[in-house]
Amino acid sequence: MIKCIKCEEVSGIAKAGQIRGKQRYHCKHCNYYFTLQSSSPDSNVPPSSRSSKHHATILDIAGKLKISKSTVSRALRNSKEINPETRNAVLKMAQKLNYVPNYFASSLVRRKSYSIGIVVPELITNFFSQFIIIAQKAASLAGYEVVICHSNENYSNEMDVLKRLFAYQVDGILLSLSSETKSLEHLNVFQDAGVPVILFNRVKNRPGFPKVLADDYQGAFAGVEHLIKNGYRKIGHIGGPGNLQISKDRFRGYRDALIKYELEFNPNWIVYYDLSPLNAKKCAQTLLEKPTPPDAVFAVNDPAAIHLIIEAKQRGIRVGPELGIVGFSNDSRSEVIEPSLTTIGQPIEQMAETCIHLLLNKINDSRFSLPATTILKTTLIERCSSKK
Amino acid sequence: MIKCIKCEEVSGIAKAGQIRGKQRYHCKHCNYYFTLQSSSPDSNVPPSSRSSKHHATILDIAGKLKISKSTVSRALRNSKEINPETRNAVLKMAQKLNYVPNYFASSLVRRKSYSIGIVVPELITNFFSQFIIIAQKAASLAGYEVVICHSNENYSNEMDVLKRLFAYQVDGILLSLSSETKSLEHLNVFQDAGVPVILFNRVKNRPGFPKVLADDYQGAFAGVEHLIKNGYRKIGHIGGPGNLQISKDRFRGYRDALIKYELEFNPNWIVYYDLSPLNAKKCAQTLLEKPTPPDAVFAVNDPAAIHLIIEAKQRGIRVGPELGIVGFSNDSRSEVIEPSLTTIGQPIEQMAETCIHLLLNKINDSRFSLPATTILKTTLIERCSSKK
DNA sequence: AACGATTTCGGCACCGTTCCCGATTTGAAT
DNA sequence: ATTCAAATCGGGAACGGTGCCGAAATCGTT
Repeated sequence: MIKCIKCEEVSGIAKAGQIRGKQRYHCKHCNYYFTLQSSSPDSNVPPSSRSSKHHATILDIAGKLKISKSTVSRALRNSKEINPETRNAVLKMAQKLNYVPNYFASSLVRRKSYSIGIVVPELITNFFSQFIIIAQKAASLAGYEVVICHSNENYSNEMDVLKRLFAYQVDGILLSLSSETKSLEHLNVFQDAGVPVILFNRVKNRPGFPKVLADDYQGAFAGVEHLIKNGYRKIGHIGGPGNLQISKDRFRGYRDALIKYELEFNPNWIVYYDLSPLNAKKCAQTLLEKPTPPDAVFAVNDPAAIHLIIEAKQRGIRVGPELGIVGFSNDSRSEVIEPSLTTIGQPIEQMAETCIHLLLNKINDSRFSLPATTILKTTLIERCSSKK
Repeated sequence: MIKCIKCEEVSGIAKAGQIRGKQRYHCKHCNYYFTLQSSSPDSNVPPSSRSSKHHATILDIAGKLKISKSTVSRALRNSKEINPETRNAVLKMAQKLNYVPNYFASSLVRRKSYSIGIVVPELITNFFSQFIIIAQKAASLAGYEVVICHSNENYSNEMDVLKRLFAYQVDGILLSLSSETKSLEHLNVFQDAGVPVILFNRVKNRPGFPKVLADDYQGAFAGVEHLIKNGYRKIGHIGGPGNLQISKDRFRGYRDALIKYELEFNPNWIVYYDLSPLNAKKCAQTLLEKPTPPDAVFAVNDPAAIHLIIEAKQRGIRVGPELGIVGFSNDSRSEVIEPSLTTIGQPIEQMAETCIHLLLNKINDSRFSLPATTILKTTLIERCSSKK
């Protein structure tokens, strides 16, 4: 039987909703609402982490200084319209009280999160890791936080993380598409909300989405040209997923180099790699088991090239003399594998900084018009896998 | 001369602060405040990105449904205390209006950010990349965002990012210390605020900071024991920075294995690696140039071991037969280098999941007591660099 | 039908800032 | 001293939710 904790009546007590999981009661005699105090020993411990200390707010500063919170806010942010003395006093008091501004309150009223989202397809190869490092540094210099997400080369993951980033109200997005992504409709929500999205590296040709990328065509062309100049003639290709622009451009570079030097273009020497680790091995095998295999291969990226080196070595094929190989992206393993892998280096740092600067420009001035495409130079890194 | 835009007087006009960068004026005749409309053509374009569409709020939903916003809030979150019908109606309307909850408003009032910070010293080796991937997945399953920062092995960077994370009001921190970090005082602010911090991998023995790490001692012991069993006798060591627990533990494992098998412990066979890329090469050189070099080396991590392999190969030393090498951490390069590197694999996945689960438990219940130390098993990955 | 028990809802104050509006203080010139 | 321009500040309404309090509506019982 429940007893009213005020008038101590036992009849006329009705349940009235719940509070923080506890049953609430109502006494009709004294018209009083109450919950039963649990008799557990830790009843004085607040259930949530309310125990954490109170953070100093601008109101605390204002109180101590006997000024208004508007003035404090001004002192903390607007350099103008404030007496330098007041300003210093506020700054000193803020320091003294360990004042830390509340991003949530600020972001709520300013409708800006001061954070940008970066979505990458993977973090295994070091291209994206390095990209993130540079991008994060550049962003934080401008006072922006970076939220990093990865799609794991999966379209539905990509949609999920973008949804989360949208809910998080990032001010902009840097996106490198997953190998599965075929449509950009999941980006409409950002377009509608006026949140700028820049595609990088793994892009798609769609109007309205600016792109920052390496010169994949030129890089591939240079890689294949390098093979040709080193005396290889039957040059094959491990291509990437057909829906990625990167695959198409690198393929075009490969093909055009063959055309320029009037070499045989043999579809039998081309296999396609879906970017999954298992598939890399299979691609290498398929290529090497051809009745008349190529004497050189340009691979769409280093993982494919590396697996090709491994497979070739296992079959006793001497990589270099018997099989020239050129990769793309300068993976950390490419320097260490034997023979070391000739590859195309991407301007990661430049790419990351360009992305951030373009994005921040757009964020800070919606009238800023983003260049549709920014293409950055690649460099041929000559190593041993392409020497006869 | 300024003219009042209301009474059109030209005298008695005084400056009165600024608004959004524009000068504000005050007319004493009609007691009216105003700013001058710029005559630029785009004067109707709001300066900030106000042009972005209005996001639907719970108030919009409430208005359409003619119910109160409390009810909407309840329907959206509390499963209890709400009529299923109302709830469904709200959910449907939310869908229809493309309602996205505002994290900032929610976090502001609930004093929780629903995000955790992960601070790692680097992102070049793939240990931390993989850790992040797993951790992020586990966190997002629980509805938490992850903010990733890296210190670049630099103490002052580490302090900076932690300060940023604190201002960001993360609900918890996962931290792997930089190689320079000697004190944990920069974590006091989190302790004071009741924000749990869990150290992982790169830890320090300090009361109050729970740790999650691989069994470095055991892993090192097993690695050295493996070398001994393979016939190596003069076993050297490339140690890590002395202030890291990880270095000490791996060193202890190395030493104790020597002791157990009654082998010579020769300080001349030990060099110390500060984790910087350049230093790795120098360590390898120093070790190989000793008058009586060791016949095997246990390295504190794979980068050191890899550089040792490279240096040894350059000097014509046959790695394996002449020089046994065991690394630690199973870097992606270790499988590919020739000879492939025997190394100690860390339970990355388990470590990441343990970290997240412990942290979330603590966040959700401040009374949850975190285990001071969680140690996870390592595995010896035998490859060719340790075979005679 | 009348009453009490339950469920469900509306109102409102708050979270910590920003920013607009108006007022007050200051300073310089009559 | 008086006047008026300029500099500086205070008050208060948002921002979009959450959750407490009290009340109304609904339900079951006698």
